[in-house]
Amino acid sequence: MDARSLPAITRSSLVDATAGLLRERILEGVFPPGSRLVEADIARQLRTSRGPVREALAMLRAEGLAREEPGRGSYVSVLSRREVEEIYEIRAALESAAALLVIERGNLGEFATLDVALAEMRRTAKLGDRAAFVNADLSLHGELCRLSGNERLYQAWEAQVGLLRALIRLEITRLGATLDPLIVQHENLVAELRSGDLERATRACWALFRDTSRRITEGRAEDGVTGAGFAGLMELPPGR
Amino acid sequence: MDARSLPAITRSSLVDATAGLLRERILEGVFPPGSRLVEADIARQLRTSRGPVREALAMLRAEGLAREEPGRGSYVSVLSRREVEEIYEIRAALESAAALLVIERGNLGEFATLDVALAEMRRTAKLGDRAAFVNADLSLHGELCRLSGNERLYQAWEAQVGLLRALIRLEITRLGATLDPLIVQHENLVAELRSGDLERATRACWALFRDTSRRITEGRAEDGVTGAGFAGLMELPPGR
DNA sequence: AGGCTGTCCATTGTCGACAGTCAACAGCAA
DNA sequence: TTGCTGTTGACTGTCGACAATGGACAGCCT
Repeated sequence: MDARSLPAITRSSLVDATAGLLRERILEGVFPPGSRLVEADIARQLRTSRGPVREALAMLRAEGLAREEPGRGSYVSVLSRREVEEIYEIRAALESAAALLVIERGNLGEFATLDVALAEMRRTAKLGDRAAFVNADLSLHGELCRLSGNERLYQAWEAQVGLLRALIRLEITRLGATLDPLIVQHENLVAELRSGDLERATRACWALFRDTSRRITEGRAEDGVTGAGFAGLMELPPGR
Repeated sequence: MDARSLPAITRSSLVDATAGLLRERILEGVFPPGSRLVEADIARQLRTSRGPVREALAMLRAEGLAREEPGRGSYVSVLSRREVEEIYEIRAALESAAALLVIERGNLGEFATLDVALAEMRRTAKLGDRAAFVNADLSLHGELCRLSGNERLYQAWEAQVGLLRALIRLEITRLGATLDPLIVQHENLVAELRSGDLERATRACWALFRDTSRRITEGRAEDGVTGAGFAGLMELPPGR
């Protein structure tokens, strides 16, 4: 057989497929925040057994998209303001560390790959393609983490993508008509990273995430005290 | 029944118990790095079925204590130098963020709780009780993360405790007779945190973790290239 | 009525069995 | 001998069934 043939097909296990599907459904709003994820129901619908579903749910819980009430089962996460803040603080921790690692390495030219994502953000914003915009936003941050050269750091970031996708959508919804503030903010971040000044880069990271989390959590009456919190995931009519 | 009675017994599920046991065994060296963790064997020994064992193994993998070769099964992690570096970079990211959060809040007095751990480190070092010393070390860092006020950050740190415990032991082994360098290092860290200067605190964090990871990875010929890497976990004769 | 206890139902926790895979080995052809 | 192909075990992947649990509700006692 030819040396450079067939692109290594990976037999996606049932659990991966299940996790992917559930993730999708949750982000689509088919499973609204707070709704229960009953193992047997899901298994029946997917025509699998509960085993793979169980493991898939464990994955979603690890990602923060679902929660578990021990003995009661899993349900779609409902995030409180505080939790959203916490998530963004962790992002700030990871991404500012990534910035530090790149800057410390001394090759600021590497940040050039971030421009690609920036351009994509501008392009999709102009087109009004919000789904693509979310992807561009995510890819900018993902790229930064990848640039860190720390595989584990990148994986830690990647594990949050599902949650982040939902949160960015929410942020966009809050923003309303124009996405410009987001673009400006990211342009500024990249510029600060390029300065090569550690302190400025760190500050820029934290500032961006502080702003973002504020934007998302602002203007919702519900709070953690009520136990209800607010939906960290898009609210759509429960389909199916 | 009296209001303040019975201390809320939690029915530790089989999977938690299994995970705990395996974690212990791995750290004890009963399962040496690289050894396979066969579901059926473990289930038979624990007199449970493979289901809970499977989930326990998933937990260990999430913690970094075990790895999976899809379709082949799980085995005890063997860390390469680079991976140890990566782990410590992530610790630096998390803990310097924790420091930032505390300092930003402005109440430097909170760092006082770290003194307790420091004192414990000194005490146990003098006694030569290395197991207790490891715990004191861990509790200092755990306390810092807890002080951050970010529950998720603390959880992220906690998830690494198993791995860290193994790495600290390894570090101590490398150090040899005296633990003084470690104590001095931590005293210095706490002092820098207390300065309330963000940049100094950050630098101190990164410096400590850089030193630590260097100390651990130094002086081992094996490298990632060989695929073998070196044992991130204590190597003891397979007991039982 | 108010509170406690027993029962029922929906779901999760756990189990044992079978099917599917992978690596290693043996056997055959060149 | 060298390289390819079929076979064999040892495990993991998946399944369907049963046991255990927690919550809700009905009924009883006070």
